[in-house]
Amino acid sequence: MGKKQTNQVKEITPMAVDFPQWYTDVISKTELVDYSPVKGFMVIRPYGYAIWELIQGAYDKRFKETGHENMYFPLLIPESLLTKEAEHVEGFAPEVAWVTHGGGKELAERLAVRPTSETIICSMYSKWLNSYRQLPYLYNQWCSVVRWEKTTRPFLRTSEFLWQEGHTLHETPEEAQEETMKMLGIYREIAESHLAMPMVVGRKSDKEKFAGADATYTMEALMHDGQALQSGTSHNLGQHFTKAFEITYLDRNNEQSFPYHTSWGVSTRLIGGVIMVHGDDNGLVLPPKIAPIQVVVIPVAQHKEGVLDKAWEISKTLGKDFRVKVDDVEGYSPGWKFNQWEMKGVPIRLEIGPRDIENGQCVLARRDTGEKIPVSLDNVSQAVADLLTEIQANLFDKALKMREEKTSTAANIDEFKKNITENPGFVKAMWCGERSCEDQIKEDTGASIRCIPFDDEQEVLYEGKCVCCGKPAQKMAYFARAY
RNA sequence: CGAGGUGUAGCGCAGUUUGGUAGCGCACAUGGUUUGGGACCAUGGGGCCGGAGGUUCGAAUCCUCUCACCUCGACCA
Repeated sequence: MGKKQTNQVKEITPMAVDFPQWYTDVISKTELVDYSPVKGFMVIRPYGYAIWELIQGAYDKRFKETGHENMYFPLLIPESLLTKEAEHVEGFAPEVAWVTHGGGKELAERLAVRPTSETIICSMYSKWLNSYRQLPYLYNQWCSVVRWEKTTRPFLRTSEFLWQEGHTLHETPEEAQEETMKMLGIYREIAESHLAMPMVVGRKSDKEKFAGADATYTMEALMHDGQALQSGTSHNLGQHFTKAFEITYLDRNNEQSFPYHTSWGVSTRLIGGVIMVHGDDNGLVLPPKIAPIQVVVIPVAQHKEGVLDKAWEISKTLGKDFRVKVDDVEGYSPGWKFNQWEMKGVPIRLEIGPRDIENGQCVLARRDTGEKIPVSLDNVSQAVADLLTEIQANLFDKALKMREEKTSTAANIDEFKKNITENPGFVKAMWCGERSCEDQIKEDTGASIRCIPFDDEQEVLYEGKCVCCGKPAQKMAYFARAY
């Protein structure tokens, strides 16, 4: 049959046709996730979970290097605890799942499935903390939380998601602020070095901040469709919770004091970010540092003498330094395998066939560019190492370039609307700080304030006039439509 | 909560108007020929037609009731 060969993966809807459909196709066809019997809850399949473990490992290492220890708190929180901090309850109440029965009997007090653990952790901290000598408290937990969401999408917004939540206590507001910023920095560092996702960082507006925080800081990434994704947040909680939970200790002056409190989290949402930042019409493109398989070896004409042996030999050599898989499944053509592993985002495909063996070489194919490179078998480890480094860097550069192309500035609302429609992405604009302007912009454009950058990345645009009301504005903010 | 839609094999669907043996494509299994960008032939397994009740000699198909999911709106952030 004269079937036309294309480089297109058939099962995946092209991005330009329907981006949400592209996303759904990619995550299901690559077997990252599946839908569970309970609406809004997803099953993370082995390939997806392997990515999470690599992300988790990178962050966990940095948390420990900066003095944090892991712990674990219960899934269920008594209602009386959840309601102790007023702003917090108000923020989370609508999306809490409740346990009302246990052992067949109705409970005297209903129990919340944790939407986040500030309250139960603080209730325990109040028992444990007595003296300034015990501070700072630097603890973290890896767990899942439940927030009853109305509309869900795998990884981006699900009713249950996996995350980590750090909860620290400090003697002074300065130390708490320093911790808050330090963790935001670590979030950004790993996101950029491992996930190859360039981040914009800054403070959230009061409207967007965490329920019960003094200040919320965030890192935001830009997706292929021009929408922003809040990718990690770090909160300075001040004394809101420590006072509500009566966490007191004897300070250096022999007086009872309330410590200062931070919390910070990243979640499986990061995986959604990786997919939407790096992916293309052929499927996933995984950065080497978080790719469960970094090199897939495809034997060509594997029934022929010596081919499989050579494939396994190469795999054994590379396996010392990299995550390698040999796809020796019978009954599928090499072309089918090429497409399959491309769809799954494996950074390097290594082809080895009779012709190569004769020439003492193999072929490396890059997922990010499609380029095929013949490499001598003597030198394959070094070539793979170099290529993985190059791919990792290239993905970051490409993502940064995409973000820059999708970032514009606006002097007034009309220009803002025009930009966000014609070239969806970040809009940098001056903001007077008034909630009314923030609301107006959201109503007119669908965009919210993603963050207000720190001083070192602040700019004065258009003589410092607010993009909405035209009054003098102190700060420039990043606006975007968001997930 | 309102409007509309869909439930048939693991997935995607046809069949329902006009009641009459449960179908197709993909996937899966077996054998053979293939193997450098999604090969082909042959054979085979797989179904309480979302659930309950009714009409009928006979129901995936008609009627009633229910459940689930999807889209849009409302609500909510």
